[in-house]
Amino acid sequence: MPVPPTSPPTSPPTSRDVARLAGVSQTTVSYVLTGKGAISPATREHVLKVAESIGYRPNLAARSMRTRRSGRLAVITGVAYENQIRLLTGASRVAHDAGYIMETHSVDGTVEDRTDRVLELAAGGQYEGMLTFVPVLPAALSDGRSTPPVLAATAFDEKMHSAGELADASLLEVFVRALAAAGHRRFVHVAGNLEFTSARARRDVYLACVEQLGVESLGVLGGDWTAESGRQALLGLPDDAPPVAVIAANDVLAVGALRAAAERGWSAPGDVVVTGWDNAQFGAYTMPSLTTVDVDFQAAGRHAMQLLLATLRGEEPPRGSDLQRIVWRESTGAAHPAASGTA
Amino acid sequence: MPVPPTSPPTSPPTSRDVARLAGVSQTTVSYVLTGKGAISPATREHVLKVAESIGYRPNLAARSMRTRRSGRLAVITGVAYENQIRLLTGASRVAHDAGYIMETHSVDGTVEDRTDRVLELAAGGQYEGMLTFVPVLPAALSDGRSTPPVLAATAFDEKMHSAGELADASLLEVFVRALAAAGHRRFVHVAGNLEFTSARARRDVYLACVEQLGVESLGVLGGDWTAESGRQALLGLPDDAPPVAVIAANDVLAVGALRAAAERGWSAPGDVVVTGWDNAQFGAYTMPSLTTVDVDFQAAGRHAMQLLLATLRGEEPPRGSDLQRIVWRESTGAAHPAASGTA
DNA sequence: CTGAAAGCGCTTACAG
DNA sequence: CTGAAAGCGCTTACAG
Repeated sequence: MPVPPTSPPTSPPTSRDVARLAGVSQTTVSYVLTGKGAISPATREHVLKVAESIGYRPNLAARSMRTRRSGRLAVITGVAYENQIRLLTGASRVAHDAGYIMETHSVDGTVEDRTDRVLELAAGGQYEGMLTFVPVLPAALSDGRSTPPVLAATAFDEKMHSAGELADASLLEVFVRALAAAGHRRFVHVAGNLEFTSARARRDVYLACVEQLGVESLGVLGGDWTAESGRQALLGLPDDAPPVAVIAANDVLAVGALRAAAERGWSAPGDVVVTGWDNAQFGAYTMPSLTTVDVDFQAAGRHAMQLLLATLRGEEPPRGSDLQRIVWRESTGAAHPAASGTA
Repeated sequence: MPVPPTSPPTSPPTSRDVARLAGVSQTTVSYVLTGKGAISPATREHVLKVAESIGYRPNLAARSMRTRRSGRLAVITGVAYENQIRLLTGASRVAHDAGYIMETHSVDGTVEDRTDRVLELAAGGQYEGMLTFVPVLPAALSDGRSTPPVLAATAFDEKMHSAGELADASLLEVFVRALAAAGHRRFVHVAGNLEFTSARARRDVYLACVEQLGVESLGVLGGDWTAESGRQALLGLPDDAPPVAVIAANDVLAVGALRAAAERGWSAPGDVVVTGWDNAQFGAYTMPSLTTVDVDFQAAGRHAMQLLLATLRGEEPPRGSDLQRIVWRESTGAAHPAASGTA
């Protein structure tokens, strides 16, 4: 096995080392590695073998400088949102498979703060594209002209109305209808942070649905994603509110609502029925367990990244698949079309 | 204001552009920007002003190629662990403040799979250092010789025994002692995934503590971080187990245990008392609410990154501060030294 | 099918 | 205190 008769193996091998050892030019090595030039199969195989044997890996910085492409994508996330780790995982897989490096930036503060930060990162010129999972102002969403394209994964529905996406709230209508069919005549919505498209969509479906069915609504309460917000919403209801159906924007709000019901001596299900969203793990184990919507966050993350990639390549955006599915549990009592188990 | 009389402003300005406009050499620009050479205040200020005015930003790829430093750090995380978003946020802040770019890689599979992946990333030569929040085999933890240093944030305690770290389980002793003092004579531990140092540490403290106090132990059950595992643990207990104190390795396990108790008709607190860990948001809202340990994950993430940075710089590792604090709630009944509120 | 040469944008001895 | 020059490791017209 030919070993480089050079100086100490201190720095990693370069394409020049490969060329010298393989007895070809650096150009040929480059063509083999990038798969660009027309290289004879024999030469090609030989170069590959030599490269492999000395553990050659292209210097990405050098490549990036020549090609003027960073090969890097930024993903914006925030500290407060628990499900994002799964979104990130999905996005990361897709990005890496496409040959990109994905970096994550956590931003917080007001929506203006976050928008500024995103704008700043976009202007930095280090990224070929950006994806944000936290709400930002439309100003941050470039159309891909001068700055790199910035996509907001929380606003997909506004652009493409595709079913099955993260912010698709249509299953909430199934909740309200099933509950109404089971005899419920009074509803209340505990909303999430309305900066989120998903929170607005759930509220809107709720509002449209109670109106259409002609049932009573005690209003839209809540307004952030905390359990305490869900608790306060129920604590603020009049004493004669029950029987009431609580449509919460997610499971964390729902568990807060459940707690408040117990504190007020209201039974659940019975005086109060509750629905959540997200299928958080604990929801299957509360008393009563929570009826909810299972969301495939990892698939959502993958799809969001596929959308960004399609934008970069000027391709048609791929359609998303169904990411949501209702999980009926104890918190809605007998009110469900097709029963399914608890845990 | 002097505007470059050059060709269309297509590509971003380079240090050469700055030099030309400022009437100095590229060397001077570089010295000003890196703060290295001895440059007169006047020149310095002028260069800075020109650079600012044309929105100059150093090309990181070019800089990286010259300095042979990537300025990049990798952080390894996994899909299954919810608290990691806060760890990542803390780590990310510190890394950016230190001028590094932090990239996150999500790995999963067996511990061997994860170790392989970490090794592979380390060998890639793109990172100056790595930090992992998921367990890997010791083989992956380089000592910083040939490959970049790889630190495992899940194993801190094994190396430095510093109080207040993530895997510090000493507060578990407070739980057991307080419960024993309140009259409890029978305990059981629901362990987490024992690949995690934190899970092992909690189990070890539990074992040492029941032995020392001479109270009965129904054993160490569980073995992963899922609520179902907590539920099964309690479902497997003999009918005459109560009264029993359940020491769960985290809140998710604890909520599963609580659910199982209810399914068996055991009251909580009463027949069963339960402690958790992590202070997950839902824990304050379950019925009964969960006594737990609040962990400052963001501070833990910051500290983990500070440790990596200290290693890179050859400095003394900073000591961690106290990250943990017991939160007494309803699930332990009256058994606590100093009472505190529920929600 | 292959190679010599230029250049991406920076930093850093070295000389003055 | 400042500048001319070399070179980091690649890719890519261009010529053969």
